[in-house]
Amino acid sequence: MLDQGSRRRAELLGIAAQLFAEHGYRSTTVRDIAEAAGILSGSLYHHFDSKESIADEILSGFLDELFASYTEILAAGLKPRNAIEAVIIASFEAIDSHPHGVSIYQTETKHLAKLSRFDYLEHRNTEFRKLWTTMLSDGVRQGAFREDLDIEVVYRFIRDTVWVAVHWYNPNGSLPVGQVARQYLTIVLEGIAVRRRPAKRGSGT
Amino acid sequence: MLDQGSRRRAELLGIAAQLFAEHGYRSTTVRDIAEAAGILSGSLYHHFDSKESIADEILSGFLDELFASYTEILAAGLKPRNAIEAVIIASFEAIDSHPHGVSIYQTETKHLAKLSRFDYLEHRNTEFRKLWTTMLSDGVRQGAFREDLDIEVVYRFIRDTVWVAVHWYNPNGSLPVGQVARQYLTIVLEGIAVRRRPAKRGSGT
Amino acid sequence: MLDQGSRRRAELLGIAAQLFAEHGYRSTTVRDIAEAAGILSGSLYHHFDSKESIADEILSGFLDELFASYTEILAAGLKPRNAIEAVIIASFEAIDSHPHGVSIYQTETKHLAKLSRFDYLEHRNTEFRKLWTTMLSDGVRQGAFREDLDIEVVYRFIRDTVWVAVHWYNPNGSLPVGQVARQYLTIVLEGIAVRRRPAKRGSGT
Amino acid sequence: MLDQGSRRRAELLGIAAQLFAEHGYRSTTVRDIAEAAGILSGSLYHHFDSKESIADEILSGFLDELFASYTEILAAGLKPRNAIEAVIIASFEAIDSHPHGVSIYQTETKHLAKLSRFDYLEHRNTEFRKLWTTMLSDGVRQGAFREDLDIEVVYRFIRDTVWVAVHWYNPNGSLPVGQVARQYLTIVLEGIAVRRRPAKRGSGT
DNA sequence: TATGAATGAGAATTCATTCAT
DNA sequence: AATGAATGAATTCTCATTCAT
Repeated sequence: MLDQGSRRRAELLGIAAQLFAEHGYRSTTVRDIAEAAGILSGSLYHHFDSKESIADEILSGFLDELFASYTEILAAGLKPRNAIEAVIIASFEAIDSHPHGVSIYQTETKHLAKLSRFDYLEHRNTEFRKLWTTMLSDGVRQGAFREDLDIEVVYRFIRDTVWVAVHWYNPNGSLPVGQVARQYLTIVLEGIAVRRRPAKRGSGT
Repeated sequence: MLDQGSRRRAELLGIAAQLFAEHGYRSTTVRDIAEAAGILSGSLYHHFDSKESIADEILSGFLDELFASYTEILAAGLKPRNAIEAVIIASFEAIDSHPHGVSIYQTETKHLAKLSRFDYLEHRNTEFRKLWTTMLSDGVRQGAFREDLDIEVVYRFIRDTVWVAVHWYNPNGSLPVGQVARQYLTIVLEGIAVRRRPAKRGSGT
Repeated sequence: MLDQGSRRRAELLGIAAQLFAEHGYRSTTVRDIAEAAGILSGSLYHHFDSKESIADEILSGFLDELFASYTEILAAGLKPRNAIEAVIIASFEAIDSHPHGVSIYQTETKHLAKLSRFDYLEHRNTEFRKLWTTMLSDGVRQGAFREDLDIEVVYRFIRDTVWVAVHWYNPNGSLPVGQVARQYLTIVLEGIAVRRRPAKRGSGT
Repeated sequence: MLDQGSRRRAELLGIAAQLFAEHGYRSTTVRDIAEAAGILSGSLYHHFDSKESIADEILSGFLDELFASYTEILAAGLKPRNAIEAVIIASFEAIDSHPHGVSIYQTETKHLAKLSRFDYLEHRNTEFRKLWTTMLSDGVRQGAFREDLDIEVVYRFIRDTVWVAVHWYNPNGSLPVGQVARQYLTIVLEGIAVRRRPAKRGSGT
């Protein structure tokens, strides 16, 4: 339940997020944002301290939501494979509901993280890494994942794989999120190759 | 064999590429490049027309090399699975030899492609797409890859997966390129899950 | 006896005076004043026309009071030395009761006097000059002050000396105004040097 | 001996100093400075980092020179009264040679000192205070100055008295610096009143 | 080739002021 | 009286680019 003021703020944040996502943080001018909102650039400063603080609110808001959903999943105590599926689906849902946030997170993190006000980006990265490496090594220990995996490589692989989808996943397109998430999961979990060796499994040509 | 002039040019391009990769094209000023090269910003203009033309040379040079190696592989007429392996290995080798080029390509394409002088970025994208969807559908047709794959999704998945590795692959690190490429291939081709008894799946032709 | 409205006005003027004195007229924003008063900047405009008119009221109010006390002293027809003592004491009392007014008067006069609405600053300066040069030359004529004085220089000396005390005189500090005024008078009238044998000087009428 | 570049810098610093002194630091825009120098405002940044750094160079340059001359005087080991005369004359000479520096120092110190890059202003103040209180108490101890002086008050009196002269001393005017300094010294050392008590000294009416 | 001074367009930001509610 | 959203002009600063030397 937002009052008038917060609603306007949220609206402006949405406009800014879209522009940042589409043209990049640096290439989007404060004027662009104001114009898109139908006001003058100076008026933006009635709502926000600075361009940086706009990006800050977008990113921290998005990440807070995302990690809240991760925390919920972890609390459910699922088995590794199910947990990974749930986390990936939650991530794709974030792509669906916050495509701009994801995009900004992906593209701008490297540069913004240099500023101390964005230190939380680094912290979130650390949390994310812990989350995944724990799930993966639990999975290996419990026999759900292949023993020969290099956990670190797989973690990076998944981390990048998931978020990069924002570049082409179209929220208004034909494929619903759930389905895209499923396909990603299938590739990551099962690979794209036909199973050759185990003849009795009915695989092969 | 380069003459004095070209050698200096190449050197400057290398310096610029590193800065573009590290801080982004927009955030890197002409002065930054000149300073890193030990000259004044005005002096850069004896070597290059503009900042854009520096980025242009870096990107087109990198892409020309990359696609030359792809073309060679295609000409060899390998079987789909082997071809895909070769193309992925070639891509990782590009990451190894031109990390800055890859990084710039990845981060700045979206932005630079708006300028007509960078139209070739779009063309290369199209080529890349054709290359992969052809290899993938050939592979499915020949029974090397699972029939239930969504070629488009897998193409995008691989495209993003490969290049994104530049963010964490460290050319001077412990893992040699070849090995990283192998691990990527293993995940993509075989998946990370332990093969379960897929009898009821009824997969295969 | 002030009604509600005027009391609020006076309160706001006091807040503004303090901020102008502490941070300067230009550096103090209308928002700063409003915030210090616990209202929003737009609301200040229900009380005052403009930022300028706030400064105007502060300065003219302070100067009116000050010159009223001068006029009273002049009307008393004191001897030069006593008159000067009285005027200086009155000035120090103004520093005590209106430290912010004095500070603003001192720091901002030069700048504000360019605006026609502040023409009275110039007029007051002229009055002040007349007051002092008259007292001083009367004093010299009547043998109270040394004959070799350059009236103009002494006038400026005193003018600056008196007001500049606002920078360090602390209204809440240990020294009461009266005492500070006395010490100033001692220095100005008697000097800091020990009286040497001035026989050869041949001073006096 | 300045090279081309430093000469231009010095020239620009002089222009800026004059404007800062005349209109105040805040009221002088970077554009004003540039215009007065016959260039565009952006071009100023070829020479200086920021408006602040211009003020910084003006102030620190002026203060370095001033304190160098003080240090020389102290090193001469003069008697208190002579030392004070020398220091005051040196100060008036600074007013003569750097009127803008003095004016900026006087008017802007309070505001600029809030910025950490101007911490040296505070340090200089401390040095100045030590210089004067030492000279004054030495003088009292050696019988050159009156015993009943409040050193602190006299120090402040002199400090303010000296610099405030910049407001009306006109370097191109009729009175040479030396003479103005002398008159100031006479007032401060001897006072303006005719000596009354010591009848044999021939003072009084 | 290189310097260094300058351009000029445009960036983010500030702030006194207005005004409908 | 007060709010809060907005204006619009001005301000500091940035930066790719030019050009005489």
